[in-house]
Amino acid sequence: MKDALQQQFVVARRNQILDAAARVFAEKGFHPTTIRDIARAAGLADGTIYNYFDNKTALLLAIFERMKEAVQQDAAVTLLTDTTDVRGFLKTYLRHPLSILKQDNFALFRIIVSEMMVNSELRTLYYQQVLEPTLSLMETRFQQWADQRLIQPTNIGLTLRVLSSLMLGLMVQHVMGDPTLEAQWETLPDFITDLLLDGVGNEPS
Amino acid sequence: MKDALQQQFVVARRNQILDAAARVFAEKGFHPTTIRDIARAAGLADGTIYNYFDNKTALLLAIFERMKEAVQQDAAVTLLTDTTDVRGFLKTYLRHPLSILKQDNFALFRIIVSEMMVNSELRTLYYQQVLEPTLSLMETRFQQWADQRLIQPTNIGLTLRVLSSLMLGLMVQHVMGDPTLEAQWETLPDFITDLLLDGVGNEPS
Amino acid sequence: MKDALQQQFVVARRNQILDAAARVFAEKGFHPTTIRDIARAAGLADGTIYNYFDNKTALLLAIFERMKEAVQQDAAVTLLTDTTDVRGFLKTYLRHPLSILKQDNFALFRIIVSEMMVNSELRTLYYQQVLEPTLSLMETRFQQWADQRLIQPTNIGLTLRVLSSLMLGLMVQHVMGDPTLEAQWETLPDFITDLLLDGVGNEPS
Amino acid sequence: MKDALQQQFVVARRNQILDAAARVFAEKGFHPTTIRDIARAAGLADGTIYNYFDNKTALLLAIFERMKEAVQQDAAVTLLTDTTDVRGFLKTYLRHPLSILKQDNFALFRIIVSEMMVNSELRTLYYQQVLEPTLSLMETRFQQWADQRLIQPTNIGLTLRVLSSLMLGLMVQHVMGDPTLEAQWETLPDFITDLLLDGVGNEPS
DNA sequence: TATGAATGAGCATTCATTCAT
DNA sequence: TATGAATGAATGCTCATTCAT
Repeated sequence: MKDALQQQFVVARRNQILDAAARVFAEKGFHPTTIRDIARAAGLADGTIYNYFDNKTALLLAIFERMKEAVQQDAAVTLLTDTTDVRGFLKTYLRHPLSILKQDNFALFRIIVSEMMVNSELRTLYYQQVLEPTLSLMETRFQQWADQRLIQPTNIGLTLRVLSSLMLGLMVQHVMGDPTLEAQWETLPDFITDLLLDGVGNEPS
Repeated sequence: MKDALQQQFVVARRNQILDAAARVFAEKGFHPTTIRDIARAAGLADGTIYNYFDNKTALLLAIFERMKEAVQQDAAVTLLTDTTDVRGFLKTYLRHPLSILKQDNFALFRIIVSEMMVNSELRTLYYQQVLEPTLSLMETRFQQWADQRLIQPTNIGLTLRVLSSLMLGLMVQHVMGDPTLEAQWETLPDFITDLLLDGVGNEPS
Repeated sequence: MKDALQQQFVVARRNQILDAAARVFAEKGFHPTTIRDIARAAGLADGTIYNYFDNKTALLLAIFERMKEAVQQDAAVTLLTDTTDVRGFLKTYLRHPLSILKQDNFALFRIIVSEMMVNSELRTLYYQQVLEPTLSLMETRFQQWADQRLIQPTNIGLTLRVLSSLMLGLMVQHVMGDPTLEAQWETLPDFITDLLLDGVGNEPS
Repeated sequence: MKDALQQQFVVARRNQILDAAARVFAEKGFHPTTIRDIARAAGLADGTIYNYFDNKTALLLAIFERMKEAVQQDAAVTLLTDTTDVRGFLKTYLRHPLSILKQDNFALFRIIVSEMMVNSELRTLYYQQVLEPTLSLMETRFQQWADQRLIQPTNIGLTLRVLSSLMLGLMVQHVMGDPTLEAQWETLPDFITDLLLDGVGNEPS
């Protein structure tokens, strides 16, 4: 009983702290942000942070975790979709990763990528919990499509790496401030899907 | 006379320092690296670094500049190539950006991307001196191809953003340790070219 | 309740630090003194100093402030004195500024004057909080005396500047090591008063 | 021969350096000024300074020396004056010390006083080479006046300390920015003289 | 559990001075 | 004698983390 309430409270406090941390990280960046900044933003004392998180880095990892879960829950729905409409599926599915950059996440994403490049723990987290599961799931699906001759069966593994890299690259380039991407961000899922399926080359008739 | 020699000497010393800095940055990361680390690695005194560079960040910017110049000189040759062979051109051209990750640059690239996400000066440098010129050059070429009906004329601007994002994304995902990318890195220029031109969809006959 | 205790504690700690700082400043001078010196002298860690003062200069300002308050409280009593006895009043009143150089303040006064010459914040503090109020108070009194024909009414403003400059100059010259001043320091209030009122010229009878 | 020319050259170079140093000290203060600042201002290399002066402090001492000589040469003329006109002599003589604050010396004086408070070498220089000789000279003269009943013979030593302290104090208070002193600076020699000789007290008739 | 004072290691940067040329 | 590159000691200040209350 009491434990359950306790649990609830701990989760709430953790979220309170993470919300504050995400806000401040987004505003000032990871390294320039001090624990005190976060504590103040959360309305807590410095030391309290350490009752819930081991250190500053753990905060970033936890933020990443929350973000990941949100996106995955989002995508889970799409994955139940009808599987014969390749084009339709992709157009829907590709929306999810790109949606990360909506809201306030823009600045936060920068911080996370920045640290990911440099922090192996975060990198592994991304690789093992985001990229690999996604690739694995998609590989199955692409394989099915290939078996059904809905797509060409050439090197599906590499195709998926290209696709995932593309999504990551788009987000990175977007946060770098590319105005063209910014302007046409919403059209990208459709655009990429068509590009991926049809290419831009003109076949000799 | 004397000035020319001086100039030579200054350039040499700068390079000596940048080599050391690149080595240490690659090994320890940007923030964890101290000026003392770099000075030691260069066989110089701390203060000497500041006779050649304004501050720690200036070192990273200069390293980036050197890298950029190397790649651009590399690519310049390709750009003179025959322009009617779309597929051939792309297969050759796409090798250049990917070649950054050869040698020791692997770790260094991580550091630079990490800082680029967070340092607006570096970001602007990349955007204005690397991305924009490249996109602009390519846009002209793609437009010519479109006029010649060698490729489809649909939204060339966005197509190029997708292509450049893809290259960036591949590099980022590679340095994250993806073994599939690592293994097939050399085949990527061809693979991407074919993918871009032909797509993977199976056209109904 | 708790707040009041806290307040008390903070004041005590601040004084502990200021005492240490005053001691070390007096011994080594302002610039040669390091924060570490002060921390050691106070039995605290370096960082703790910064929990109570913004920077090294703030320490000096606070020391000055304490000194100022001590002297002003001292002088306040005298100012209530009977106002018709010009000679008596001056003889008493002039004791206060000179008393600064008693105790350990000797070396400290040097440090403060030194910085005051060079630090506009400290200079303004002295000018606005010490000199101006004093001059203003005295001007009223001198004016009353002049109205009562107790003193000659010629250029009271300048007379007071001369008097205040004299007090300052005496202290400066004293800390420079003049043995005559040192020996007759205690007689100065009387001596100056008589000099100011009577002059040293021999009137032709 | 050659030696004489050499000597000339050395003196010229030293003055060139001291001029530059005085200018920069006055502008930035003693501690904030770097040897490089001075070298640049003198149009020389850093190292060259050290061929003519031992260190930064030596520059300030030399500047002080030059200043002292200028004032003393100035005053020497007055000291030859007729000695029976007490009032006239003082009015003329007191002009000299106050004249130090004319020209650019204003800021430089601050720097020198500041260092004098803190540097015993400079302090001794002032005391032994400026104050003591002056006091000694004046003591003789005052004694003569006292013998001639031109002034009252009471404690001439202390009277002179008061007078010299007053001059010093006036200069210090002036550089602190007192506007009244600034405005009436030129009238001070006369004012002080009359004050010293006559006092401000009203004798009962 | 919350607090926030205390800690002290850590670091970029400056600058007086030296010395080989 | 002039140069100015090299030196490296020196220091104010920050901030993640601890821990007594």
